[in-house]
Parts: sequence; structure tokens; C-alpha cells
Amino acid sequence: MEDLFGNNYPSSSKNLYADIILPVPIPLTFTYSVGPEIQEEIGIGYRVMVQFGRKRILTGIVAKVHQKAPEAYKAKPILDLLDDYPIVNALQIKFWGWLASYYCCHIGEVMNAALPSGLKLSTESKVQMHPDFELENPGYPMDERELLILETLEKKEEVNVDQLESVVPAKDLHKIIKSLLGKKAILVYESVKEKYSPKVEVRVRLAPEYLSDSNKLNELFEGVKGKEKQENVLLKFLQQVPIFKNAQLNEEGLSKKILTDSGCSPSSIDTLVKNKVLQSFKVKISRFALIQVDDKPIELSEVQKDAYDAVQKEFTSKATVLLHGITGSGKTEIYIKLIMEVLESGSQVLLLLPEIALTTHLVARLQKVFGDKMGVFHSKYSDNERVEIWQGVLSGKYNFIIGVRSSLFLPFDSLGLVIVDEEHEPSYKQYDPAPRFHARDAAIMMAWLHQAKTVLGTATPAFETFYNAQNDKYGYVRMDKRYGDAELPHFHLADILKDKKKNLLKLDFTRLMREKIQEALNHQEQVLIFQNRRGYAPYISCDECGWIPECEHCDVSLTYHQYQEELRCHYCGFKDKVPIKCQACGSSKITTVGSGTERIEENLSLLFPEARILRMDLDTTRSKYGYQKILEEFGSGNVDILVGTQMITKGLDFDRVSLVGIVDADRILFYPDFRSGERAFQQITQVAGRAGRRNVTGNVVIQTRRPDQLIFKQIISGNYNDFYQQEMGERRQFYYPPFVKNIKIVTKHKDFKTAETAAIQLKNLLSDIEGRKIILGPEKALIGKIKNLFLFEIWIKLEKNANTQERFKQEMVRIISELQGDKRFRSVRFLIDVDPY
DNA sequence: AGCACGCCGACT
DNA sequence: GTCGGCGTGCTC
Repeated sequence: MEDLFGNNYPSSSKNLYADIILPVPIPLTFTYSVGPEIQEEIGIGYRVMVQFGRKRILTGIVAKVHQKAPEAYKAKPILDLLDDYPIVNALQIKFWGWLASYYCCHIGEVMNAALPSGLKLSTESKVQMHPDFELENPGYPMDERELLILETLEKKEEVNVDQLESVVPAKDLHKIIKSLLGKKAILVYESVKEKYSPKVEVRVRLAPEYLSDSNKLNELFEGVKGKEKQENVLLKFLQQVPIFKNAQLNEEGLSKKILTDSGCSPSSIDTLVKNKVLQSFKVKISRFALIQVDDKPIELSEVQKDAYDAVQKEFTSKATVLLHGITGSGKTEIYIKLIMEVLESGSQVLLLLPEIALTTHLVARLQKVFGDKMGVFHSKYSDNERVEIWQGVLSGKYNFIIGVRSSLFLPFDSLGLVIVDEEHEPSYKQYDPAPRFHARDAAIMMAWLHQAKTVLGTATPAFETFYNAQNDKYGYVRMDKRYGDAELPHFHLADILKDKKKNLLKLDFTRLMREKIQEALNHQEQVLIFQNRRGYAPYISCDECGWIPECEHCDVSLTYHQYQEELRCHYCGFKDKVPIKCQACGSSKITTVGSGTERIEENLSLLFPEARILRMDLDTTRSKYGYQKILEEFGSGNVDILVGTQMITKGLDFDRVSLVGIVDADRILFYPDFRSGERAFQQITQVAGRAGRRNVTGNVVIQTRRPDQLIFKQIISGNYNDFYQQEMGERRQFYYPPFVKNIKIVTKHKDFKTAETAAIQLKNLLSDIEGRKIILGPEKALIGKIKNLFLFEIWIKLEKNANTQERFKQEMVRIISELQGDKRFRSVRFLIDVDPY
């Protein structure tokens, strides 16, 4: 409505408030008042700028709009509305709330994890001289440094705080600015700047008048006759953009870069633009190259078709289906078929993959099928790229996202299907920072919010998942035939101790392993060697007294890195020189103990000097494309042996691998954790799955000191169910998940005693909470000190009852915040990990 | 978390 | 005397 003076007021101005989620670790939303200018627009999911505390200006997300004025305080006003449309939808806000409550963290922490930092805003403090202030007549005495700043400000309109650091030392700057503020000599204000800058391309097109009138075009060519450069530009343009065939094409234009790349000079293009022959314009472009779509229909085999039908059938009664298909059974095709179906119905699809699987051929394969409708969300991408994917989901450009854990936070509004591939992967659980969520479980929740379906795919289901399938909570589809009927590999157990006694163990390799490798090499077949430990040697030790160098800040031994000739702590990055003498007894007999991938690689080159060997671990794949390079190299057949960590279990699908060797199975098996058996089964089965080809049976050699272990029999027979049954017996007996719900609490403090006391106190308080439970500890954590902070752990086992769990968590959070109020424990950090891994 | 306020020790 | 250490309290 317009008043007499032409001012515009919202028709129904009222007292409106908004609850804002702010990126701070406080378990609340904050109520701000909504000014009349933005009352019409504001809504859930919009970004706003607010002042928080005395100094800070933050970006927040509107969680709720209402008219209830807060009673205890006066709400501050929202400073600014940042968007024309909500950047986060209501389902996401619900999802955030669920994560915060289920995983016992603050909603601000969820917000921090969810939004790419390009969508949070950067506040840059700017300084300017106070309009009423006169340097000649200051009104207050000014010291020298204050005058320096004022002089700088007089020269320029506005200055960034950090620019003043050149005038006055940074550490004093704050004080001086504060003092100047007090003297009303300057103003400090925040200017908000979007960090996100879309990538733009400059394009040119022909001015429209030439399009409709062919005479004009002829005239044009007459006109440029003799002006060779310009003529060239026009010809190249028409060659690239055949406007005679399709006039529409002119609208899209042609990238200026294409013209300059084909030999046109930029200046001649500019001249044509200046003469209004060409028009120059800018378009936002995606950072991802378009890939040709392969429109061949995918063909499912009989087995795949059956499995696909079975999944669909399960979906009629269950929202979540476990697709239990052994390695090489062809789950990917089933995914593709399911995805296509959902996309055609107009819904969105999310495919989650573990980090390391995201650089493999699976992505390329899917990209071939889905082209640029598919967005890839990777953790190695820059923030700009993440924002682009975010906007792409928002605008509907991407209906299908394939990505890591954090792609769960993208602004989907109509998911129809979520697929969690390699569902058993422990890396789906986030530990640091909060929210400590499991992507598989969160995905199921997310799907539920959208009334969508979930497929959990794996060759070796997590016990929790299989348990749910057994109890009819999830649907279950099994595929136990390898694609193309490839045979399962032969397993061999090699006894490390026996060989050692007979002096047959050479450089970590048993005779059997060496023979099998030689055999494969003779047949020109490829070999994978698995060692789940990177670096050269895990530690060094004194032969005389057993002394082992340890980190000064952490409770771990230092790892020996041969390449840099140094000892390094994998927890805090501490580095030390390699000692020449034992610091305990003075002996100079210091040797390396154990083997990492680096040493295995070296050993192999000594044992098989003629073989071409490559190593794949965190150290050799650190660069953006390091991983792909190694895979390509191996795939090309120029490599005989690939040594690597977990990584080699993912995405390798090479026809020429006939042997898989596991250097030290015990390392996987005897990890002090109730899941070690499950994990060993998964890992060994996964690596073993890489062995074998269409018509030659593969071999798997497992080196161990305990070949009698039952688990090996079960792995070898591939009998997941037997293994599951037996392990579950133990889990039931000793109260482990899935029979109980686990919560781990870690106390962290620089003082050992304080960390311990806090944990003891907490345990006592927790014991009084109602409900059936077992509380273990506190115990010093496996690694008792990291970065000079001591760690204590409490493990809670709760009965399987949603109400008990809910109540327990609520009480627990209350107790912890009370405990933090105690001045002894003020600086103790309490980390809550629900469903720890 | 981050930031201010306030209360103590060791310096020009 | 003040600079700066960090313990304490609060943020709509």
C-alpha cells in the first residue's frame, strides 16, 4: 500500500519473530524480530544476517516464524534477509533437528556440517572515519598510533581492518580501534560479501538484425572485405554456429574462448562487438564438463532381473531393502535400472558411496548413463563446486546426486530413492567433528522424511543391517552368483610361524605366498598385495632393551618414515629425528619393526626383481588424480604387482588379477573391538573378491600366525550366514549391538586426573538414570593421550527400547551440561558418540 | 565457540 | 602504575 508520500508499507505490519539457527555450539535456536520490510518474504529456510552478542555478525537459517514475543529478553532485529528464496527446505530443517537430537549434538553444529562454507557468509569488518569527526579538532587527545590510523582513514573512504595491520602492529590494532571507537572518531561496520562466485564464460552472438535480413548479412560481409581479421572471425563464428540451419543457435552464442583458440584475435572480436555486429554476453557455466550420454538401454541378466523384481516386490511392503550381492554379482546394473525408474517418475535420487569408491569407474559408468543430469558431490571438490551442486539441486538441474556422506545435506525436496552402496563401510560413520552421524542410518531417516525408498547394497552386510533384514524390518534380496558365472577364488592359508621356524619366511613372505606370486608372474597375470598399514615401519625399537620412541604429545609410538628419514606421529603430526642410539640404554642396535606398504613394496622388489611394482595408499594418492592415475596404470597392464591398503579393495575390477595376497590377516583380526571379527570378514572377503577372471579361477593367499581360527573357515567357504550366526551368539551373550544400543562418551582434558574425575563423576550420575543399562568404565582410551589431552571413555549399553533410549539421552545431555557448570570441569570436553564405530 | 569482563602477576 | 595471563559468564 502506498501512502500520501509514495512510501510503501506492508499491508499488515505486525510483530513478527523468527527462530534462527546459528552456527554456534549452543543447544538452542535464537529468537530475533522481523522488521516490516522483510515480513512478507521471510520464511523457513531463508538465510539472514543477525548480530549475535556484542560484536559478532553471523549468518543464520530461519527455522520458524511466529508471533510470540520472547518474555525474558527483547529480541534483536534481523539485520538482513539474504535470499529471494529459501536455501534450505523444511524437510532439511526437520532432518537437522533429528540429527541433533539422535546424535546428541547442537543444531548449529549440524548447520555447520550441512552448509558449504560458500553459503555461509564472510563478515569483513570495515572501518571509516566518523562523519562528525574532524582531525583538526579531535575533542579527545590522540596518541601517535591513533593518529596514524586516522590519517590513513582520511585518505580512503573505507578500509578493511586487516589493511590497517600495515600501519600498526596487528596485535595492538584491536585495542586502538576500540579506543578510537570510544572517542567517536571512527565507525566500524560489517559488510557482507558472498564468497561464492559462479564461473562465468564470455560469449558472443550475432546482433539479431542480421539474423532476420539476409541482405544485411551480405552487406556486412561487403563491409568487412579487406579487414581480414574481422572477416575471419565472422566466418569462424558462422562455421561453429550454423544460423542458417537453425537460427535458434545464435541465441546460445559461442564462447569467446573457442574463437580465440581457433586463431581469432581478441581485439578483432572486440571491434566487431564495438561496431554492434556481434553482441557480447556472459553466462554462468557449470564447472563440470558435459559428458556424452550413452543411450544404449542397459540389459539385465536373468539373475539381475530376478533380483531387480525382488527388490521392487520388497518395496511394496518395506521402505528399506538390503541388496546382499557378492562381489561381482552386478549390483550396479540394478542400481541403474532403479534410478532410471525413479527419475522418470519425476523424483530425485541420491546414491551414497564411501569416499574412496567415488573416484572409480563406477562414477564414470553412471555418468555415461545419466550425463549432466547427475551431480557428483566429492570431498575433494572446492567449496565453489559444492555450492554449484547445491544450487543445481535447488534449481532442479540435478535430479540425481552421487556423492559421499555429506551429500545427505543437499537440498532435496522430493527424493524417491536413496541408495547406500557398500553399506557396511565403517567410513560412513563420522567422528570428528560433530554431528557424529552414520550416513547409512541418517539416509534411512532422510528417506523416511521424503517417504522414499532405501536400498542398502553390499557383499558383506553390517551385522546391524543383516539383523534388521532377518527381523523383517528391512526387505532382503540375495544375489550369490558371480556375473558371467565366474568362479569363486581358491583360498590358501599360509602359516607365518611355521615358515619362520623352518626359516622359510623371507622378507615378510611365506613360501606359499612367494610361490603363488611367482606362478602368477609366470602366467603374466596381475597380483594384488594387501597390507593395511601405510608407511615403512610402524615403529622402531632397541634390540637390547626394547625401548620404542614415543610421541611427546600423544600416547602412541612414532611411525618410521623411510623416505623423509624421520619419525612421525600419525595423531598430531609431531616429527622427530631417527635416534642413532637408544635413549634408554645407549645401545646403537636400533631396528625397524613391522611392515607398512612402503616396506612391502621394497621387499617385493627384492624378491621379484623382474616384476613391475606399484604402491597405492594414502601417500601415493594424495593428489587430486593420484588415485585414478594408479588405477589406469594398473589397468593398462604395465604393472605386475599392486601393493596397497584398504584402497585396493574398492573399485578395482581388473580382468587380469589372478592372485590376491594378504600379508598379515592377524592385524585385521586381533583388533581390540567387538566388531573386529565382522570387520575382518568384510575386509578379507572384499579383497578376495578382486581375484579371479572370467575363465581362470583366482587365488587368495592369507598369511596368519593362527590358521586354526574358525573365522578363516567361514571366510573361505563364503558362508556369511554361519559366521553371522556364530558371532551374533557372542554379541547377544556379551551385550553388544545390535542387541543393545551403544553410546560412548569421551572426556578430554589437559590434566590426567581432571579428565578421569570428570568421567567417574559422569558415570555415577548416569547410573541413576532409569532404564535397563550397563555402563562400563571409565577407562583410559586406547590411545590415552592425543595432542596433550588425556582421554577417558565410558561405554553405555542401553536396552533396545526407543522410549528408554530417548529418555536416557535427554537425561544424559542434561547431566553433562550440569557437570560442565561445575567449575572443576569447566574446561573438560565431553564428546558424545551415539552408535560408535 | 568466541568474546568481554575482571581479577591477579611482572614488567617499562 | 599498566599489560596481558586466563578463569567466568553470556550470547536471542
